[in-house]
Parts: sequence; C-alpha cells; structure tokens
Amino acid sequence: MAIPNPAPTMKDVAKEAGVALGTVSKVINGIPVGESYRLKVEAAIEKLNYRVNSYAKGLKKNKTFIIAVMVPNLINPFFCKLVNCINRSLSQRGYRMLLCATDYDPEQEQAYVIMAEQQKVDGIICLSYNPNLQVTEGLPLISIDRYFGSQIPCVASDNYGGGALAVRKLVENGCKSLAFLRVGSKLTNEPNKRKDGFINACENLDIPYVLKIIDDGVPHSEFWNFLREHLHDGKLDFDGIFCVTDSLAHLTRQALREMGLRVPEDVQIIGFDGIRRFGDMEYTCSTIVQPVEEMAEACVNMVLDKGQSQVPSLVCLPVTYAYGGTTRK
Amino acid sequence: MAIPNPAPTMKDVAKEAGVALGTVSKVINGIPVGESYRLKVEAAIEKLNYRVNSYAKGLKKNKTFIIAVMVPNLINPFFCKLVNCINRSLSQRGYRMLLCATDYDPEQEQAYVIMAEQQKVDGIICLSYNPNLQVTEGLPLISIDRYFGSQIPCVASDNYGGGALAVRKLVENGCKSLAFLRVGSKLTNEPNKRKDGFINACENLDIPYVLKIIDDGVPHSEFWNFLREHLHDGKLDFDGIFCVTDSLAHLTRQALREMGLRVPEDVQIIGFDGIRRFGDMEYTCSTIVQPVEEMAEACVNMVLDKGQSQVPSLVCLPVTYAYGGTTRK
DNA sequence: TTGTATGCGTTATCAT
DNA sequence: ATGATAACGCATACAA
Repeated sequence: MAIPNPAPTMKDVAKEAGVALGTVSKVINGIPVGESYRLKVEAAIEKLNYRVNSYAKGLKKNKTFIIAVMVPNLINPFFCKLVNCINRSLSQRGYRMLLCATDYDPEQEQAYVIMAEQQKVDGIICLSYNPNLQVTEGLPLISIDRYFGSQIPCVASDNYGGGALAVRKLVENGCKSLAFLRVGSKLTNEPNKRKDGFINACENLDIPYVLKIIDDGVPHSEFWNFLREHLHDGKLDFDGIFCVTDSLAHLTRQALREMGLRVPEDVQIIGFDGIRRFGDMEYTCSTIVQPVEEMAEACVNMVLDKGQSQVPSLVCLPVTYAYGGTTRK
Repeated sequence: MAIPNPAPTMKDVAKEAGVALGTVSKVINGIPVGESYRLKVEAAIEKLNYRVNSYAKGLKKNKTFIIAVMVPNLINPFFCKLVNCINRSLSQRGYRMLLCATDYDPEQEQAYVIMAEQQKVDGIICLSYNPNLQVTEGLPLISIDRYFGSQIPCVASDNYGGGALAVRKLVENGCKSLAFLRVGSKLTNEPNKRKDGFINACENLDIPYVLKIIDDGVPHSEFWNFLREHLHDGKLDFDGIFCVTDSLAHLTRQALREMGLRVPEDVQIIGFDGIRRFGDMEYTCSTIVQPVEEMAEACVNMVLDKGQSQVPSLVCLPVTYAYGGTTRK
C-alpha cells in the first residue's frame, strides 16, 4: 500500500456492513433503522475504527461545536482560572475550545477574530484590550470585562460593588484613612469601576482617601515613591490600602515590608481578583473575589444562546470578600 | 431576505469579480494570475469581506493546522505556563490550538483523543496520566513527562539531573543531612526520576538522607506527622529538604514555620518546577527550574515534523537552579 | 424502512 | 494564463 492509513469513511463502513451510505449516516446520527442493520453498521464501525470527519460534517451543517476563547495570556492566574472554567462549561455542553492568546496586542486580537471567522467557529468569547475590534455581524461574540456597546453582550463581576465592599471591610477593621492604588490600561473598561465604587463608598462613609494611578509602562518604582511621600516619622498617612489587583497588593505588601511597616498591624491591604497560591491553595492576600465560575457559565450560556433568544448587554455578577492575611480579619 | 447573513463563498467572489472560480482560488493561494485579474479578485474579496472556509479547505486538503493540546487543568501554574508556551510556538508557525483539560481523568483523556481524531487535527501534544491511552497510528502524538514506549516521542526536563542538582545546591549551602518529600501519582513517569537523581547524588556525596513518599489522596497531614517524628528538642534530624514540586515546598515551609523552625536558617528547602508568583514575579521558593519554553518548542517541532523525519523517542532538556528565599543563597 | 442523488465550499486536474 | 469540472466526506430530501 502506498498510502499508509487512509482514514475510513462512511462509504467504507457501508461497504463493510453491506448496507447503503444513508443507512450508515442514520445509525451514526441516532435516526431509527432496522435492528439488524444497526448491528451490522455498528460492528463495521467498530471493526474499521471509523470516526466521523467533523470537517465534512461542519461543511454540511454549518456548525462546528467549537468556540474560540481569546485572552491576553495564560501566565496571569486570573486568565488561567477563567479559561479553565470556560473550558469546563463548554466541555459539559459538548463544545470544544480554540484557544487564542493575544499578548495584549490589538493586531493579534484582530487577526484572531479573522482566524475565528475562517475557522467557522460557532462563537467567540473574548477578553480584549483592543478598543475598536472589528467583528462580522452574525458571529456570536461575548466580551468579558469590556463593554463594546449594546450589541455585544459583556460579562463582568460587580467591579463597582467590589470597590465599595473593599472600603467597607477596611473600615470595619478599623481603618480611618484609605488609599487606592491602580496600575494598568486606561481604557474605559469594567474593572475601572473599582475606583468609582471605592470613591463612592469613602464619601458615603466620610472616610478621607487618596488615589494613586499609574499607567502601563510606568515603572513600579512610582508606587514606592508614592508610599514614601506619604510616610512621616515611620507612619503612613493612611492605614488601609485598596489595590486594584492581587498582584499589585503583593507588590505593595513587599514595598511596605521593606519600609519597615507591618501588614496588617500598621497598614491593611485588600486586593482584587481572588488569586490563590498555586491556583488552589490559600488566598495570596485579603481580597475581593471574582466569581469566575459563574462568569464562565454566563459567557458560555450567552454565546451558545445568542441568536436564539435576546441576551442582555451587560451582566454583572456579585463579588465576595475573602480574608487572606493582609487585614485584621 | 430569510437567511440573515449567508457568508460569501468563493463563488460569490468570482461572480462579483467577473472571473472564474479557479482564478479566485489561485489568487487566494498565491498562485500567479494576471495582474488585472488579481486586482479585481482582491477588490471583490474586500468588498464582500470574504473569508476562506477552513472546513471546506480541510476536507479537501486533509490538513487543518490545528493541534490538540491535552493537560490536566489550567489551575496548576506549571500546566498554564506550558500551555502558554506551546500556544505561542504553534501560533508562530501558523497553527492553532484546541485545548483539552482532562482533570486527571483517564476516561476524559481517552474521550479527548477520540474527539481529536474526529476533529482531524494534525497532531496531539499531551500530558497524560492514563497509562494505557489508545491512539490511532498515523496521528502524530507527542507526550510530555510520560514515556509510553519508543513509538511515542516523549519530552521532559532532565528530572534525574534536577534531583541531583538540588542535592548539590543544598550541600554547597552547608546541609549535612537531607530529606526527600514527594506526593503524587505512583505511575512510572519521568518526574519520578527526581527521586533517583536525589538518591544517587546523596550516595555519591556521602550525605545521609531520608525519604517520605505519600500517594495521591493521602491527606497532607501525613507530612506533618513525618516532620514531627523527625523533630527532637526543637531541631530536625535533617537540615535540607528537597520537595518534588514547588507547591509541596510551599506547604512544607508553612508547616515548618508553624513548628517554630526558620527557613532557611534552620532548614533549607529546594522545590521543583520554577513557579513564579502571579506567573511572572519572584520564584515562590528556591527551585529547580524546568525549561518550559524549550520543552514547548521541542513538542511543537516534533509534532509538526513527525512522519517526515525520524524523531527521537525521549528528549530531556536541561534544568537550572534558581534562588527563591528558601536556601541560604 | 432503505437506498440514491445532490450539494456544502474548496482545491486540483484538465482542456482551452 | 484562464475557465470548467470532478472530487473531498457527509447529511438530507426524495424515490423506491
């Protein structure tokens, strides 16, 4: 034989079983056929180790059971957890996942969308930093954390509520004065509402606060400078810090430690995301936990439903507080 | 119109451009055609926003540019980093990745292989815990960390050398007596060689050692018991510990801390994997770093090459030592 | 209930 | 160089 292993086709199965092509197709798709026929076909499938060619099927049915999932990378533990949960949800529904890591590059994001269109995936779930992503109408697309407009459903956690919750927890634990620390994209995305929730809660509770926001690319030493400016006689001007992510909280904690300040005795810190050590151990800091599993479920439900039923344009899911050693409780 | 958005086909493009179907195909595939034709076709493609249907193409060419990647989950940071690197390598070569998370379940692993066969992927890269995985011959498969036999190439880091390196580093840092701690699968996989390397180095250097190995499912309190047994008058019988993973090193460090022992002053610890905080910050402990990027490259090269050239049956890549706070240096 | 024929969107082989 | 046409493997409407 010249060709080593020409994968068997339905035609081969039909010949092997001594039945017609259509009959094989029916057996495979669970359409009732005569018992004796079914057995013969099943035996032939087993014998030849036949596998449906999903490309021929996809071509025919215009449905592929594949969803493209786009995230910046699989280094950040939050993205990992998100992808892990999305994968599970898709898997439970018989869907598969085409993974796209964009490295925060708008060009790559756009290229992946085009790829997904060619690939004829059944939908896209994306966490994009490209403010003007072009997508063909008709291809279901769900966005995470970024609102593109009423036509593109967005799933996010309750960032605003989370910001406020952090303030409440810090105040409950005795803080009298707070700081807000943020680093990252200045795109108007959902996570930026963490700041708004923070400010609103501080003002409602009559708590003095200070904000420090640095953009991407600025060195983290900026935070050190900020902290040092607010350090007088070995004491900070504030006794509680809300960091916009857990990783920033981690950096802040290290900086404070080097400055001789104790966490949580002198300063308390609350982060955001709910990252655990090694993915599933203790929280890395006291934190506002994003409901990742629920977010994944929501994305998957919506991307599969889209086109059938009307879907909301923004879904915000509730966050919770978790103790992780950087607060008094 | 009843149908909302019937994606344009090559036929539509041909009609729009006023040329024949074959000409369009040639333009798309970069086969030379007359300049004026090419321009007309390109204009039509642009106008209709035409995208090649990869299913029709895959059906025709029997090649899909998709590789299935199978790992237990995307919670464990090591798996995440691995998938991240594999994705990048594939992407650079114009391939896409179908992600399969198996949750350590042999049945799911087998199901995913069958799925991959149907999907007509061009190959599989898998980190499997199923000792007797069935794969159709002819479908290129590369295994990570687990040797299935000479027919299935396996990529791993130099686990044996890593175990020995850990011993050398501990001894260089003044350790006189060592312990080896392991938890996990008792399958005969590559990572189990870490123990062999450890033992061999200890015997070569004439260092006394003790082993503690617990299997999956046994509660971690077993380690506590082990450590307590070896604690006499506030001192351990050994002053250096090699843990088989960084996460185990983390647990051990916590346990020692609660027992009033200082790391690294009283006991030094070296882990394995090279996990960093939040994916890209400091190492979580002093550790033997796996060359994840090189492993990913090797897998991708081999899975794409397979069938063309002869590939080795086992590739071991060199590990390095990194300081991470749990050793004196 | 079973078999036959047509078409899905491409590529490739052939005349032109 | 360009255009018509036959496959690729499957599902399905239709005929038997």
